[in-house]
Amino acid sequence: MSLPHALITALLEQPSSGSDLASRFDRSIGYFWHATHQQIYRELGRLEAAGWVESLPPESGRGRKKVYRVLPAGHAELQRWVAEGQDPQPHRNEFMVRLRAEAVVGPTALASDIQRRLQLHQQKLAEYRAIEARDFTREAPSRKAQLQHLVLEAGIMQETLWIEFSTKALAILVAPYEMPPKTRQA
Amino acid sequence: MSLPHALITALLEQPSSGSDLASRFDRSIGYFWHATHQQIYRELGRLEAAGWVESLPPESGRGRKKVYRVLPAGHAELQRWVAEGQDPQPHRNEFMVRLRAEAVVGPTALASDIQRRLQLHQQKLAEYRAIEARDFTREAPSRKAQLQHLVLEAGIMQETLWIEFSTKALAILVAPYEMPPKTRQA
DNA sequence: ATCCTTTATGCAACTGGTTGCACAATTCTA
DNA sequence: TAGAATTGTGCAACCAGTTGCATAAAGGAT
Repeated sequence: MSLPHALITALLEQPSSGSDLASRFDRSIGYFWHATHQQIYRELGRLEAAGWVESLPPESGRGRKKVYRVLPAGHAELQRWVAEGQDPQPHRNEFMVRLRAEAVVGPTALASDIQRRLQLHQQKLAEYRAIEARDFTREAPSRKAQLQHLVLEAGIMQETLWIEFSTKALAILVAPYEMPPKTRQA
Repeated sequence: MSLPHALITALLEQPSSGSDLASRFDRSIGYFWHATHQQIYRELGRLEAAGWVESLPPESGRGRKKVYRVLPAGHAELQRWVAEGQDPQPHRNEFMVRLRAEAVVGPTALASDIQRRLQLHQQKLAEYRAIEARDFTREAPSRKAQLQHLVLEAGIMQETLWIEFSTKALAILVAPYEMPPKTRQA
């Protein structure tokens, strides 16, 4: 589970309130780790209880921004966690299950759905490329910038893959349905 | 959530017991949807309660295989589910969080971990290619076979992507660490 | 015959993530 | 200035997935 460490990372880059984090999560780290504001608030509470972050108390009582900042213990914990090795997690992909199911329950209107998904992936790819053009064009980037760029590149590669894959899938699904060979040749 | 539908698909292809399904899941569907035997037994119970599958009762009492078979209602439900559109789910990838963290807490021994992961991905890719060579070499495959092949191809593309990505990551991580430019030029 | 391992099944507790709701303060608008 | 929408915070309930343990039968090994 990486949410706490993703939050510490984000807070190291920039001390923030819960809602700040929620919106920043939809960019950068959020390419690969989505979290709702609920998860974020709950986790911030835990991080504070664990002594990994502290909150600068808000001016007035309720409904006011509460800014969190990483404590040394949190920084140490993040370093420990980064060094700890881990095997690649098996990725769940519901769409593949759907494809396998469609192979069994026969031709359905799945193609139009893939068409729509293809567009979403193209949009996302364009968005990533725009960010890349804006933020990562320096000649000799720092190690930190190189790594951040690398994460964005993973997103680009991923979207490219799904575009290529959707195209392949469409080619099969829109092909006019023919009876299997042994029926056809009768 | 796709487990119930993944199970119905598997049972349509071949009526099976819980343990059969558990082992079959580690192949085919399991490339993209892993499930433990616990999940499978629990879900089979639910599917039966919902009237989507039935179990042929085992010969003797307990500890004996209980084979499940899909009922018409289950087949209909699977068709309904396949047709129902869905947006691509955001994929969680803990490793990207780790990379971003390493960008912030500075050089660690992450490279050796990536080296290891790279090998695992290469193994997996070889395994997929072997399956492909064994099961998908027909000249004019049926629609069903084409779709099943497609799912396997997705796995191949995915592994290829991570191999390429890991290689890029290593190039950055093993580069001798230099101070950022403004410090260097002093 | 008795013990040990393997296969097949299952319960119970826990954890991470999601959903639905709520409430306080601020800002915008009629 | 009163009411509406927006922003920031949070609780509680729920659901999916994981982990640890338990039990029952079958098949070998000694």
